[in-house]
Amino acid sequence: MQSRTPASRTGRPRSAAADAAILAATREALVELGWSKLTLGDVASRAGVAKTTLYRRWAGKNELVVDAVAELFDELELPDRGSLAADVEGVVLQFAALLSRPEARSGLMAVVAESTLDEALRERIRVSIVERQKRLVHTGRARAQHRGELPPEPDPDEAARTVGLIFDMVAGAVVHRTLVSGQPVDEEWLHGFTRVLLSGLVTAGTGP
Amino acid sequence: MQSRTPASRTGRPRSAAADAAILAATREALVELGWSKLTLGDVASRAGVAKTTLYRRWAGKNELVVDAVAELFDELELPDRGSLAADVEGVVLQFAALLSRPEARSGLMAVVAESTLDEALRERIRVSIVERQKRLVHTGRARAQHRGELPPEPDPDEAARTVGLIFDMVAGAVVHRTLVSGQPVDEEWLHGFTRVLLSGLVTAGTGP
DNA sequence: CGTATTACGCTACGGCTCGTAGCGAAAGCG
DNA sequence: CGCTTTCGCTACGAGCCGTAGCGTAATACG
Repeated sequence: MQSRTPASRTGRPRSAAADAAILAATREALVELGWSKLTLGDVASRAGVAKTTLYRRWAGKNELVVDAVAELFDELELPDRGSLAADVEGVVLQFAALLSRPEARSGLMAVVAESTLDEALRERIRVSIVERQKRLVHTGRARAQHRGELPPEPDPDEAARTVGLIFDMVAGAVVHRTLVSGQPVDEEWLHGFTRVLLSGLVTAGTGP
Repeated sequence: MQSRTPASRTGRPRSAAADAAILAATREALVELGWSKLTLGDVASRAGVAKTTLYRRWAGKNELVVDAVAELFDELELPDRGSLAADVEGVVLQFAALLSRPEARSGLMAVVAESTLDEALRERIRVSIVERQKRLVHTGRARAQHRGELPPEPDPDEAARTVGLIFDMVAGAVVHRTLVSGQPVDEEWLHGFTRVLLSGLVTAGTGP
């Protein structure tokens, strides 16, 4: 999180409950107010803490929202559904469900927008959110290779690049569908996406 | 744009030059300040107009930035490069170049974030930005079908769905790569993406 | 148990931005 | 030349920001 505990052994410790209350209040405020109308004073009163307490832990709105949103991504899992196609559909559905929540929608896009002029914030997003999701792609890919559905990749650099590519294609498509195009990830879109991702545009005319 | 000219024939007409100056000043302020620190008073003084003039034309920051960003997408074109793969790479490169500009990065993501709680803004984005880009997918797809690279699709509904799917996959991947993952669309990524999009994950191991 | 140290809640403050109102001047239209 | 609308300017109350200062609460240490 935000707390750096390098050398502070003595004194009153920071309340962990306050941390949780503040992050929950931030998500609640994101749902009701959105990013631009969210004020730190409002978050503080929702959480039942003083505004100064909030400023002691986070530098500003950006950092606070990144942490509040990052917690949401801990819920993502990748159960083994038996095939690559089923695994892809599973993770897409989970990600789409996550992005259907207003706190994720407005929070995620807002901090990404802010990160364009803030290198530290971009790094914070990369560590807290991006890398946290990539592990799903890693395990799914490893499973598919173990099943023989995907060829093994001996070169670790090439493997990392491929994982990044797949991650951007899957997460990017879902994000763009739900947030930019503003349409739901229904079953029809889900199957179409999986078919194109696995078989490609050329070979996937109208499907099986 | 924002101007509704249903019935106003008499009186002093609005300055078209002021419109252009305001939108240009908005993009300039987006580059230097980003979304959150951009103030309408600053935009007004950059554009050389009074703040009140700005408020007479746009309801607020959101609507202004949507219009300012939408103009950027007019630059996108789709020259015929002879093959589907080349056309895809061409449009991806153009889109990536657009997203490398700070005014597009911060502006686009910010208004998308704001649109999660604002239905009117979402519709404005859909009309001004999303549909404006889909035409590229339409023409590219029609070209590929004419070349025989893609099978024809007689059902117009199914064709529209496919265009939407491809659009979300292409634009989404580029957006996610550049803004969320925060890495450049270099030649290696470009070729990998095109290969997976056209041939699929399964058939595209490490191929040519 | 007492003391040092840190976190906490509260209040108050200057500074900035917002969005609007009111005014006189300017610019087209008939 | 009048009518109408836009324009630039100034001013205003309201709200939020981020910080300072203070007294109090909670823990670690001796």
